[in-house]
Amino acid sequence: MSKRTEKTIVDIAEELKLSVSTVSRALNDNPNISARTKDKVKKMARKLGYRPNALAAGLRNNKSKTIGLIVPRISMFFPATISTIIQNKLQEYGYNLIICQSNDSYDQEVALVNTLYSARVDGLVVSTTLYTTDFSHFDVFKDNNIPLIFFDRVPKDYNVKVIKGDDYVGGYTATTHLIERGCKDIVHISGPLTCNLYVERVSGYKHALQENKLPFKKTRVFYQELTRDNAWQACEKIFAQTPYPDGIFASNDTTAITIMEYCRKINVRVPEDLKIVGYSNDPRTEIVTPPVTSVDQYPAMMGERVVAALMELITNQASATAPRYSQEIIPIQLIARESTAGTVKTGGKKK
Amino acid sequence: MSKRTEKTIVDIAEELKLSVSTVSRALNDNPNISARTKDKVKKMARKLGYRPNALAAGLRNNKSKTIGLIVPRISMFFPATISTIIQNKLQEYGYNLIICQSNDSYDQEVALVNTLYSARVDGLVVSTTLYTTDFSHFDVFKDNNIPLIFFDRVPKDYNVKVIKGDDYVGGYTATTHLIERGCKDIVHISGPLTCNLYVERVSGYKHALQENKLPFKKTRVFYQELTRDNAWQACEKIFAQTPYPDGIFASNDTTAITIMEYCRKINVRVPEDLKIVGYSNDPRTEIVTPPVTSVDQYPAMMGERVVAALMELITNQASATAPRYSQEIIPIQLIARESTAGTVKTGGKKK
DNA sequence: TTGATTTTTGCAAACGTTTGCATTACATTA
DNA sequence: TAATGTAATGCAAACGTTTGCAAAAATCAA
Repeated sequence: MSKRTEKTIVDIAEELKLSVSTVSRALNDNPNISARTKDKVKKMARKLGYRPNALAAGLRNNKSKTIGLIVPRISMFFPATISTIIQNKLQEYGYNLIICQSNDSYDQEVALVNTLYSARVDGLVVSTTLYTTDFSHFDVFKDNNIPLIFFDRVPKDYNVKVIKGDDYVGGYTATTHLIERGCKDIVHISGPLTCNLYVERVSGYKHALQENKLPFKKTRVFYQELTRDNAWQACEKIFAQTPYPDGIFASNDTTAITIMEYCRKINVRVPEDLKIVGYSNDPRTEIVTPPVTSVDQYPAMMGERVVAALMELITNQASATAPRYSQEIIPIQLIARESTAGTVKTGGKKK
Repeated sequence: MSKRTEKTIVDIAEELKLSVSTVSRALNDNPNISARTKDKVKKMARKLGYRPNALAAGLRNNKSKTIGLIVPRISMFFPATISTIIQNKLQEYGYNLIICQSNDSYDQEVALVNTLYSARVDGLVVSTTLYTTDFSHFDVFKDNNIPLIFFDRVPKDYNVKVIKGDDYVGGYTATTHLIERGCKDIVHISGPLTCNLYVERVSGYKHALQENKLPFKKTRVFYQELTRDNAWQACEKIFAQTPYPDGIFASNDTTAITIMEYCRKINVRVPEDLKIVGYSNDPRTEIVTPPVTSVDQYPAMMGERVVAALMELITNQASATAPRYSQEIIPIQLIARESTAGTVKTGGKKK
């Protein structure tokens, strides 16, 4: 309840008739402080209830032992999983993590970048907004040589450290899988093309079609934020007229699952009449009926790589030779489940 | 790339031949700085690429404009939703949020509390570990009169501001619902009793049984961490011998959903043979078949109340009269879905 | 005992702000 | 023009650390 309680190293010094510098060094286990003194100091610190002030230390050292993380939203499976990994991993290195969500708003992202810079984070990790195409708000970090890493949703044409999934291969693999299961008329529901990873998946989709001599039809591709509502609306368009598609490749699992619900409602059978592939391998894909085929992106691996790269950047911050940017690609894996089982009745023989 | 770039208010002052104090005040829109000067200062700040140093300001002001949040894990629906709300709401007030996860480890929780204190957060919001029964690590915050709020998983016998769900009523309502639907032999899968909210739900369960003259049997209650694996194992015990229960009240949705999967595997029909109620109203309850009845805890409301209470505490921090603690209870609502539809065949007539 | 090392400690500046108080500049009135 | 009041600015200390350098203390060798 007392007001002026905050003990500082000065208090410890006075109590022990030592200088503050000695106390500071003792607390930091500086090698040229005698073991006896260290002991005394630490005991007294405990006795007085001393709590280090990270702000003061940060100001002096010009480092905060804090990393900033900006993701679109932490309630989505993929960023949530990665955030968890990053946080737990960073803790091992003695770093704090400030997790922030941009809510897919460009303006919020800009604001967050600025406040995180003000907080003098020692590094920034970002998965951008769906709509971020101008990256100049990150320049502060680049210009001041503060470790900056993008993952998953990464910039195009902006030189920086990048760790991303293999989205082209993901799109290609998902589509090829549907084709192998006999699909001839495959709809693709993509995210907005302002986000480069969707561009890559679309191009994987396109390539797979070509390779199998299937036509690419503009009307069979939807570009939209991959929400439940949008998925439902897309379904209403898709199933408003015949012929129905026999396969759908959705660029996230929420969309895939919503499509399944719609199909149940209108009595389209999955996988018999329609096969569905999602993306991200959200655990929800396993609990719905039928379970949904999806593309695993190895979020744990990605998270670990992010932290590893971050630590590398922090360590080599001084050295001018160390490369500031590079691209690292995390593999994907298709997880086949019941939603793409069997072979479409109209389809040819299985390859 | 340059090394010594960081501009400070001193640089602005020199450039403009003003004193640092004037610059500081100008940037903070202090009323007794002329409009003309403010303008000049802000222009110059922009021109030089000045970025405020929150560490320095925080040190001087003894406030960081940052709030700490500790939750068991952000990948769970309930804490994730609340974290989102809290973060977005705090942003409106100009506060940063440091989201941390204890991973349900007491030791990690203690460590986090200490580092967050070191970071001199202006407030701390906590949902504790399943196993936190000693709360003395939070004393630092209480003793130094720093706003401290617990939500959902809150301490017992520790005087502090608390915002919790109505867990007693939740347990009572869920159980009563099952009884109304004709269940006579209801299993309850609870979390560990070290966490008080489960104690309350159990007592609600018990009360509902009593009220309906149904026996409370110890063998029908399981206390365990509510994970998928544990749920599966519990099922193996439950269905190892007859008679099977005709109702299960699970204290989270992961457990409820896993039970349903198990039932499908052993050909127990839900809801015909067995009715299931979960807890938290995780969106997953809607996408499984059949959809699972659950207890909504109004996470958005809870998040908003947390922030409101926090802001109140911060504002009244000085006033000695303002109450430091109190308990606020957020209502619950049962969302009936197909998993409890109809009436158990063996059961009496529906009320 | 002395001098030379080595180990341990202390001094004082610095990190970038904010703010109480003092001072200056300006405007107003008589 | 002088006196007065108000508006605008400046000085300097303070927030709690860390650290280069200097100084003191302890250890060792001769």
